[in-house]
Amino acid sequence: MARAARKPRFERQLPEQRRQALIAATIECLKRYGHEGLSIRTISAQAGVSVGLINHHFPNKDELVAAAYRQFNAELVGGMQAAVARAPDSPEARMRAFLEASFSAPNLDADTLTVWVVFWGLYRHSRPIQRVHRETYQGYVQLLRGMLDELLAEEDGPRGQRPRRSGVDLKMAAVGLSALLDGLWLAWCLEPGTFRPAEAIALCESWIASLRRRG
Amino acid sequence: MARAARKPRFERQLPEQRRQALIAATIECLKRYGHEGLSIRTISAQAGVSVGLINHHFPNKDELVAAAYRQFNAELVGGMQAAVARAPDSPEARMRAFLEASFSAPNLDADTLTVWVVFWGLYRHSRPIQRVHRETYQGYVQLLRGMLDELLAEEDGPRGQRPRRSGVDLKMAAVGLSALLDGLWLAWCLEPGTFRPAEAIALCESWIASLRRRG
DNA sequence: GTGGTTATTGTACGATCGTTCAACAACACA
DNA sequence: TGTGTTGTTGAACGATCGTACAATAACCAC
Repeated sequence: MARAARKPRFERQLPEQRRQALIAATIECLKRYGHEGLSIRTISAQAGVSVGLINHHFPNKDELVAAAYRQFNAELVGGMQAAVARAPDSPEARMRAFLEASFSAPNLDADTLTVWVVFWGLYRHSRPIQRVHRETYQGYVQLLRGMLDELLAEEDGPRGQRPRRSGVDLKMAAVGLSALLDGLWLAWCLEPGTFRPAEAIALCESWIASLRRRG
Repeated sequence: MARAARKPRFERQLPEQRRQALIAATIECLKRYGHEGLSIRTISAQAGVSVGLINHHFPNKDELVAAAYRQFNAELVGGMQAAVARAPDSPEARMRAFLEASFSAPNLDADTLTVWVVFWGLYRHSRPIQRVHRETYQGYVQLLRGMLDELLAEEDGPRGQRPRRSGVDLKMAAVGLSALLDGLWLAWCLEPGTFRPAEAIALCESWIASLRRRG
């Protein structure tokens, strides 16, 4: 009898590949179902594996969620950094690229907000989430801070030898820009019809312009 | 034998009082434990009643949570409205009172953010939450919009007969102020040490000032 | 082929979830 | 003091949760 080409019931994968697939499934479940998507059974079904596999690749659910948080953050922040790196080599162009990346997909997306909110909700009571937050968020802060610095250094001449003026105002101006960014992003995700992304960018740029005038 | 003064095992209360107590317990649990505090047993323990009582006063858990959301919103928005009403009768003073209420307790509080985040997480998938959100949030929006209107009407003379100039910019300026408010509030709650509430108020007022210059 | 490694499966377990409901008791009123 | 109303209790139910673990089988090395 000719041997039937038996299809394997499952495919073994390298641990790193499987881990990535499970992390991707976790994020996908969060996008679709929010906090209720954070169950071992929902995630394993999304990944197309059995319930037991997750605990083979992750010590427990918290660590899987933290890994998903790291991946989610890294993708967004990495996308921003890449957009800035692709931009023409002037502080203005780099800042413009940053703003355009901030106010376009995948950043500007209701699903992204959904995922964010779930992680925020976990933040205060989950140590792994706090740890990942510290690891990744400072990358974003440094990116924004660095761009502001080089943008304002222009006022100080070729190499910024002179000390910066009015340090307090400058710090608060940066705080304000960051808040304006977050607030506009939040408002758009909650109610996309209210204004267009280009209008949000214009608001941020006019803030920066007033910043440079006073800088 | 002298009759011992038997203490009642529990006290009956009017349905409305008990409902309020259960709602208050729900909010308290959310402040303390976040999303994990949203369980019938946690809430009933916090309220000092048995598990069964909640379903006697509320048809199900979702309705209790929605009622808690309504109460939570009403308290915050009501506090803002009251602060504005207490202020001297000038648009500037009213706006200042609004900002001061925005950047002080109970609004400016990490626990408040915790509760907010949980409700946000429920928003997309819970009809009752969406309904309550529409009911209460527009009260806040109208308050802010009304104050901006009367503040900018001054530029147009005694009774604002003249049509407003540059409507698009004005709409976006209001959007920007709202975003700045929310973003600063969020940033302070997440990291209270970064700046002082008075500095946030100053940022908002300088935004309004630039708004009036261009208005 | 054969054997060994280990990724994968799926059942089982104890805990906790929201909800139900019959029994109880507090309080008002006759 | 007796009686009716109903706010309240607490056990019980089925569902679902995260995790553990023995059995299975895919795939590689030889």
